[in-house]
Amino acid sequence: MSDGSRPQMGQSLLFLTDEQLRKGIEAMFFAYRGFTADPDRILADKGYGRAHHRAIHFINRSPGTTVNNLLAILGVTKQSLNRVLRSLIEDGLVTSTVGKKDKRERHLRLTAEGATLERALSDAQRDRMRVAYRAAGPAAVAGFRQVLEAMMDDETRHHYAAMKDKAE
Amino acid sequence: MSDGSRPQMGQSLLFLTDEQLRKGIEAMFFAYRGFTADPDRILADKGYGRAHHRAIHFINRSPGTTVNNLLAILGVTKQSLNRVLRSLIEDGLVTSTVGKKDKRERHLRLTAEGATLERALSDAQRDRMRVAYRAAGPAAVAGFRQVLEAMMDDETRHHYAAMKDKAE
DNA sequence: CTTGGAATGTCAACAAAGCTGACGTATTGT
DNA sequence: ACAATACGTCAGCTTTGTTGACATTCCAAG
Repeated sequence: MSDGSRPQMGQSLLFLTDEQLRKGIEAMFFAYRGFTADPDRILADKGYGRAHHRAIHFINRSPGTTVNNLLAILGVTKQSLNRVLRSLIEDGLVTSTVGKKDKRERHLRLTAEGATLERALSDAQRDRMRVAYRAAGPAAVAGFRQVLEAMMDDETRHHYAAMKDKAE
Repeated sequence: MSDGSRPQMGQSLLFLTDEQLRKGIEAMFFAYRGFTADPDRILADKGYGRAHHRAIHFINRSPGTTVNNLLAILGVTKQSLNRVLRSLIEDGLVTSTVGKKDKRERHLRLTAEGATLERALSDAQRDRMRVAYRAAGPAAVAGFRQVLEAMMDDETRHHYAAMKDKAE
């Protein structure tokens, strides 16, 4: 159903052929595999998986975040997150402290050991990202981020934007 | 709206801060979720998963491909792929024919019904991609593809490039 | 012609990580 | 007092990945 894009913009809409889109799809699939490959190797050694990585990443990103908040960001069920969180807490990588204002909440933070693992994981992942960024150049990076952002669900984009603000 | 972040430096490396890289990482994570969301919904109705989608996609892309070739592209074990393939064959979405030249090989093709599902899946996925592309613009798309390609493993990139040639 | 190895398939067992549903407990807000 | 919220947990199921073992079929080299 790619409309017969009016070639009024020279090359701007013409390029949206099914083939071009298919290649974008494949690029996402293949790139995501590379994207996760390095952390996966580190995690496998420690008996963890990608789910642990994600939890660690976002706890590091928002220290003191609550379980509910993490749930919303990760988009999984509490049972699934709980399994991961429990092992991280048992292993001493994450602390869970009762909320001071609202005692129902648990605030999550990385321990020193947890921060060390986080560092190892994000170093590996950033290294690959850095190589890719350098190979592609600043303009490409801006485009990369724009397209990815446009690809997110609306709700997800809010989480992304919120995190952006905090850090930028 | 992702513009406060546009690297406005003349040339360079200044923008490769940990924060910039972290945001790239998060963008990949969040975008990939959006990327798979639409097909996932269609697949769930039919009792299939992402693995089925990937098999269908690449069989459609390279009709007559062998199991071994598919294995290399998908990067999984034959046991894992076989399980998926078996159900697709049983359900009449894929045919497996003995190789004419090398009878050990099985050549995989979509049936009419398989092609119909492929169409539904890729329509959904392309629609989202198209919206994202249009929102971001042609220059951004070029950058997007460049960065993704640079992020792949070398071996993976060969598969990607091979597919590119075939279609471009 | 025999035989080794490659390609494929199958069986079994297991793990990671998602899901639903149900239930319990503590805490908070109305 | 009561309902809603936040969290944890038990139980069971699914998808998709993994190893390892083993059979079959077939090509090709000796």
